[in-house]
Amino acid sequence: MAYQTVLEAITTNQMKPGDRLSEYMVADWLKISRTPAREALRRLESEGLLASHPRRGLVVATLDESAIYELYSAREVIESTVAAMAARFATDAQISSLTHMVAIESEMIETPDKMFAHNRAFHQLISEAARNRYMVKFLQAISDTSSAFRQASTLVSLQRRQEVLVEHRALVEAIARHDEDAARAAALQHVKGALRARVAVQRGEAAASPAVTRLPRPA
Amino acid sequence: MAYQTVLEAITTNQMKPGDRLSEYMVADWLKISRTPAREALRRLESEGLLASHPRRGLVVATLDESAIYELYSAREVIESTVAAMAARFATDAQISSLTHMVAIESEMIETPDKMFAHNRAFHQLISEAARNRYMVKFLQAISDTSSAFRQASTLVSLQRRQEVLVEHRALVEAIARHDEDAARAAALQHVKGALRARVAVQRGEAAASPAVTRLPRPA
DNA sequence: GACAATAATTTTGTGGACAAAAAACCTGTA
DNA sequence: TACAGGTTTTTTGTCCACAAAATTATTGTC
Repeated sequence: MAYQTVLEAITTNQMKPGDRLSEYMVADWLKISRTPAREALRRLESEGLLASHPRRGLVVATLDESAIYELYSAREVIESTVAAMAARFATDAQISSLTHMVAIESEMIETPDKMFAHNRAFHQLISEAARNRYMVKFLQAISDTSSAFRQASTLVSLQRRQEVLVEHRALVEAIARHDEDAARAAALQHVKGALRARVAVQRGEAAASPAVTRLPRPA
Repeated sequence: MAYQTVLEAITTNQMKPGDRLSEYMVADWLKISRTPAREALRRLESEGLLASHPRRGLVVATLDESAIYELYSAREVIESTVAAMAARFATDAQISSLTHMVAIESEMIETPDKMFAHNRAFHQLISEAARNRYMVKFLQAISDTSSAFRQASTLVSLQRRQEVLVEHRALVEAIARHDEDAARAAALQHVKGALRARVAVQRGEAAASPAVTRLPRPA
């Protein structure tokens, strides 16, 4: 589908933040007509990956420093609340699934791809256990925008993968005990760890690439 | 715009939960072509007012008991966090605007329409003060679905309007003092009050209308 | 050379046609 | 009557064409 393709183009940085996108151009590029292209753009926009910049049309959204801060603040709140809800409502079956998942997670420490998929499934399961479709939807929105901007996520580093393992274990243990506060705290740690890792990745990239890629645009 | 019209049809209960909607039907009804009708439906769907029910197409979403519970649980978390953030970041200008707003609010106690508009502006201002676009977006989503299902909102009752006045005052005072915890608590009270009022309205309606409007549909 | 008005081009909104998929319906058989 | 098969109708996805709006370029004037 068109949506997938454009999304991938953005996440893999083929399109840089600030680049303009018209229905026409997308349609032309994907060899489809404007109608599906239009829908894809609309959807990307509503998901926050594209921004309707006044007087410039649709552009690939930027995650500036304050946006990153806001994003992670929100994620702390949402994710820790979801964790607490999961601790409250998780069924025995869900708990044993989670326990199993963390148990086998250490086997994937060397294969980032598997770990990435596993990670998704893990958080998916916690979301289900939380039994609140709205909170889950918001969490989804956050992790979408979050991961959309750095394809490789933060799991590229071995050190980070090891940390994640520990954090996941703590979270599952809290949920298994139905300890809401502990679950909330564990999730908070997890998010803070993710932020630290992201900042580190960002720093690395900033060092590897030229300081300023484009001039500031006049008002 | 088509979106507005269809939305209104839903909120005013011209379309009852479970009713099917096809692009064709909407286009025909609004005397437009399918293209804009389609977009309106898509948007309503992404906002949760329409649900893509498997094997039945798009239907007007239902807010069953558990959904209401989940909605208000989420709203407690989001709204109280936003309030705390507002307490943290509000500028002096914003605080004086808020103070002014609660000051004149009592004058509208007799005119639900004005109060409704005022209420929107009030929460809008708090959202701005919170300085977190993601949390604000979520809060927006929640209050959209929340108000979409009961047009008159809960402000129809004079008693509720009086309560709201008190709650707003407490909230603004907390924000003015930059007291995050107090703001959080005040917002929590506000949401709980809203829930109580809604349940009361719902009860009243349930009593006034037949118990079962349609037979349960077989699996 | 700067600015304003106008012209050209791009971009988006909308309409209507066609095709493919899905759902509902009908009909014949056991 | 219950069910399988196929047919009709509905529904959605896609394309293309045209019109309106907006943006950019151009030209003339000061």
